[in-house]
Amino acid sequence: MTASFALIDGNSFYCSCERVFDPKLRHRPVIVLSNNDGCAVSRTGEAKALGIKMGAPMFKIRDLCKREGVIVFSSNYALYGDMSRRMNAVYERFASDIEIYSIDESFLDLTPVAPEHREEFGHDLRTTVSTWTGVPTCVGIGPTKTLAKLANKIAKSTPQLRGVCDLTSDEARREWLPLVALEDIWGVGRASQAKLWAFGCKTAADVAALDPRQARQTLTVVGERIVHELRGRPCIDLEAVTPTRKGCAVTRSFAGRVESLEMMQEAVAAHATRLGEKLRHHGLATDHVTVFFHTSPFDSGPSRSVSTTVDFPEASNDTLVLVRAAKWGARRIWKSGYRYAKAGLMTVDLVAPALSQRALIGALDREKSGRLMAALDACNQKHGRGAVVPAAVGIARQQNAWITKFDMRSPRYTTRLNEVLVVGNA
DNA sequence: TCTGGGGTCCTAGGACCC
DNA sequence: TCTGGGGTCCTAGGACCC
Repeated sequence: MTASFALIDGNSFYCSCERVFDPKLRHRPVIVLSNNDGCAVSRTGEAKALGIKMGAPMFKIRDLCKREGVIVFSSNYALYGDMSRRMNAVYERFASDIEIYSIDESFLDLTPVAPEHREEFGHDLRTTVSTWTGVPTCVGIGPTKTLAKLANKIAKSTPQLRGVCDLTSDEARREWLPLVALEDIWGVGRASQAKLWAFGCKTAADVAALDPRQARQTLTVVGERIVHELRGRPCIDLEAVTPTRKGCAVTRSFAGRVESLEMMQEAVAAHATRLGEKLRHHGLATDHVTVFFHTSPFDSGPSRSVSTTVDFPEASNDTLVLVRAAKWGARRIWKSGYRYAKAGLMTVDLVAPALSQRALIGALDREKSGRLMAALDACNQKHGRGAVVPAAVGIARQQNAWITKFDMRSPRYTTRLNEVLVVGNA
């Protein structure tokens, strides 16, 4: 049986989630901002038509938004994550193997569906998702994941396809690939684009026609895979089971600038708290954490970028251990006289706590730590993230310069009882 | 005043070993 | 003038993704 994949994703996903809960947003230009209300990361068609580019900094488009009546939201990840889960629950009914590729994209294994029924399958799928969740989608179908992604791009930009593009047949690929620009190929970024251009490639059809060995020479194995995949020969499998993650990071820009060690330590302590939550949520631990902070490349003052790695005697995911390490690391690399714009914590080489090497001396009381962390997580789950934090995070100063901005966030309609929609008068 | 955050994979090159 | 030949492992950095 020849392999077949479908890629389904939400149209202007974050904006569409906002629209589900506020019909007044329909047919209006809407954008959703990145963390810290920095840049536009999701735009409806109406907003794109006004010339708002992906990643446009808010301070540069503020006037335009005001003038044109663009509705602006901060990111509401609790809402988008929950909508994403609902959409995937729908996909589960349509395919036995699915790969959740990102918050708004999933691959479905379409191999069992007969080729002549695949397009119809795509239409059924997006109609059901729209009816059950309210989110509009597009579906791309092809014999490889790269072609399914490509088909999805075509479906997005070609209204007469009504949201579904099927590149199963050779004829369909001969028709469409010459119309797809290099930048729309999955895995081809700016650098590869320039190299392909030098080879005379202008479209996906040109890339498919390249000699795979030549592609490997200039673009490594990644390039060779792309050529094969564009020709319909699968090199990238569906990953139905999510692989264990390899690293974990918590990094944030500050709403203002941080100029004191005390405030920097509060910021990294807050990041350490979040890192602990993430590690425990994934059932993982680490025996080191890298602390970094730097000034902004956009500021005119003196610039500085530093990092340090703090090792633990044994792997841990205890918030208190992480907070201590973060503060210690921050002090070690601290230097005054700079206006720091961003700080973060990163770890790699995550391990399952049970498998990790135990330290012989100075070992933590694991059972005690586990119970305390479980209680902490349960409490924050019930009362909202940040309800209980280590004292080092500095509750009294939480409104300070390092805090991240979310000034225009919509209610968390689906995950907070006190924020659900209320119909009629109270 | 204000420019996101969090991942993965690949390669080159150095350190080290026999 | 001559100055081995591989292996492996680790790290930093590039490229790309959403």
